[in-house]
Amino acid sequence: MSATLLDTRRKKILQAIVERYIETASAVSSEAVAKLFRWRVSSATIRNVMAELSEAGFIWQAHTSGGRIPTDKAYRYYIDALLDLEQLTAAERQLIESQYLGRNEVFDELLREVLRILSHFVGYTAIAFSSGLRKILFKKLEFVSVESTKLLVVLVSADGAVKTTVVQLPYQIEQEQLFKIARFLSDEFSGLTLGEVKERLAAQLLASSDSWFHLLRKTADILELIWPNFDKDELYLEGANFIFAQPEFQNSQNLQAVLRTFSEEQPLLEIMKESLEQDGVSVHIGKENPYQDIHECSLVICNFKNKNSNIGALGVIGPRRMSYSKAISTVRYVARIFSESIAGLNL
Amino acid sequence: MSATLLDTRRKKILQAIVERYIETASAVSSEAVAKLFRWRVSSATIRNVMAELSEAGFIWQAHTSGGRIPTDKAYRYYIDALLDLEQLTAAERQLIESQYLGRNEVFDELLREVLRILSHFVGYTAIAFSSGLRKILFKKLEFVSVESTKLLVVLVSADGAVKTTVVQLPYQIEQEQLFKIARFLSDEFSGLTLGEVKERLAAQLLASSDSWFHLLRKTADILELIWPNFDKDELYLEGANFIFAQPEFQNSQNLQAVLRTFSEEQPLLEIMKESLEQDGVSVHIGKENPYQDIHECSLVICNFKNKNSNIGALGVIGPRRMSYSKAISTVRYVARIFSESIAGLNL
DNA sequence: TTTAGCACTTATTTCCCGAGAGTGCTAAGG
DNA sequence: CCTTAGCACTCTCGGGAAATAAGTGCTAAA
Repeated sequence: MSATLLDTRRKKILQAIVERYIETASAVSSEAVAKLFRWRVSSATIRNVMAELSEAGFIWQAHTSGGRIPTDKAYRYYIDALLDLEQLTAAERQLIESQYLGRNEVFDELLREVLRILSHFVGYTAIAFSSGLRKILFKKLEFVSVESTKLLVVLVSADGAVKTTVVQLPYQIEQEQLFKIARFLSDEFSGLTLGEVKERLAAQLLASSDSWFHLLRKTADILELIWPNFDKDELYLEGANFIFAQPEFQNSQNLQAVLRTFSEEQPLLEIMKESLEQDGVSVHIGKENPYQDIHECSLVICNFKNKNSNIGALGVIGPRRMSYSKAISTVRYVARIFSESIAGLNL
Repeated sequence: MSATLLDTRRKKILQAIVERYIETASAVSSEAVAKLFRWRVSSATIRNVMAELSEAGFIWQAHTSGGRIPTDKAYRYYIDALLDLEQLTAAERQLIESQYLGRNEVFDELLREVLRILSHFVGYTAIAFSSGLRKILFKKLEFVSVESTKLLVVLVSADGAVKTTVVQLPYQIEQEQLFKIARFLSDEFSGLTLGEVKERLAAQLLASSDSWFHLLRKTADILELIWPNFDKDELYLEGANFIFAQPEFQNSQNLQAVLRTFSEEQPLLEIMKESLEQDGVSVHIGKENPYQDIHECSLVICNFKNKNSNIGALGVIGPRRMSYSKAISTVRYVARIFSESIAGLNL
């Protein structure tokens, strides 16, 4: 028997096992499957097939007299080959949108709101990250002087997102100079990514004539100062409590491992970052994740974009035994409406 | 025997029980106490006293052959009457300060940093809240136009704290007008609290002549728009994982209850808000808290201030069986240095 | 190829027992 | 009157033993 190509009957049985396990969280017996098929075949026949599926690594049993439990491989096969991706129904979309007022102008809060809704709708913990501004299209920078050497820097991107930060300058700069710098930047670099802005500025700095040098120098200094504040990837997390409801996390070992990952942030960021490379939903099942602590978890992640470029990702994290069908369709839908509403931020 | 006045021996025994229970997390036997007193009295004598303490509601036992466990009343008595408040040693203060660079200019991040240190130092979850800006001394407001009807509003307080928000205006306002409004506000209201600014503006609006009316109207409109964004109480929480280490939260019922409270936010905010009214550390023991879900927890909270007025509170939340001595002295110290460093934000 | 039947394996539950911990009470001693 | 030794009593905890239940693998027949 080929490992990846299963005949129809085997597919159906595997699917039944996976879905049943997702539903009940306990091992599935041959009898249970036979019942699902309305006894059109006997449990003995199912057992024969199950033995083959075990052989092929799709299912395993915790002990000889235990029922079968899907492996990561089974989930993977289930998602890639068996799952006919249902869309959300109109009613479900309606329900989500009715909760999503989206009349918030601040990116952070909007994202948090979306996650809260997503989390409640699917019943898993929702996570997201928004990437640093390296790839953001620059429109303009403005300065508001707070105190003599303390400066509020306002960055406006081409699509109208606003981000601010406060920096302490090493020396005082006159208001006049700041105006010049701001004007210079928006005249010269509008439309480029922030990364490009930095590069070009460095290039110009080398090639500049004396009269320009001073201004360029200061501009570069300031950019260097504010750069780390703008280029941070940020993690968002809502509905951590949903993880408690899952039976696999009643065991406090497992629970602690997951919660540790939540607070460490870095692992989740790494995983979600991958989603920036491609459009659409990606699923990370159990041990496919490189982090020991979430080997009992699956993630369903989808990028979101602002106009053209991917600027972050959102999704859910739950038990391996996740309701993938609902999770995938919901995450995809939510990512889409979120993309639309941040595109709407720039009116 | 009076309920609140215990003679010296009873005090000493109660203290021994409390401290021992805090240390070991398991019921304290008469023998254990006798040993602590180096057998200067027999365990039988201790038992007699214990029976009285039980009677008076200071201790209880989970079952007949179990040792004694302090009640909330015992902790309360311990804190109010028995605990001689040790200060942190110079070395401990040194340790805290060495980690606390405090070279961050943003209030939020500074607070988070402090909580992280506090949390690690005492080994409990650290929480804080910063009150809305109602009570903040106003210095100036500045506007940065983002798009035609989208405005970034920058609020600078008298002590140099900066807060920004983005609002969508119902109609377009010219740059010139915005300048005027900004100037008007800082000329007229600088040094008042934001609450007062609002009141005065309303008063002036009623009494104003026609030529002023237009400007005032618009100012009031904008203020009304940005008000909710500035007047939010915010919860901060660091080191949630420390709660897992405590044996009382190995039971996943208890753990879930606490974590639920963490994510609900409102209960913790309510409790901490009380601390705004008074200076210094307050302790909330177990069932003293009005929220069922944290009946297994104690909180140690201290206000912090910006110049004169209390603008928030910080502290720790841990098991009832908390090391109060260390918690109280550390929370007090950390609140103080935090107050100092935000006072330093306005240089 | 399918299926009924059955022996076999293993987890789960229940019950019991003994060891251990700690108390409350009593009676004796200062 | 206070302290203490001594002891019976209560309750928990851990470890078997036994009964029960779940589910499988195999065999042999249809």
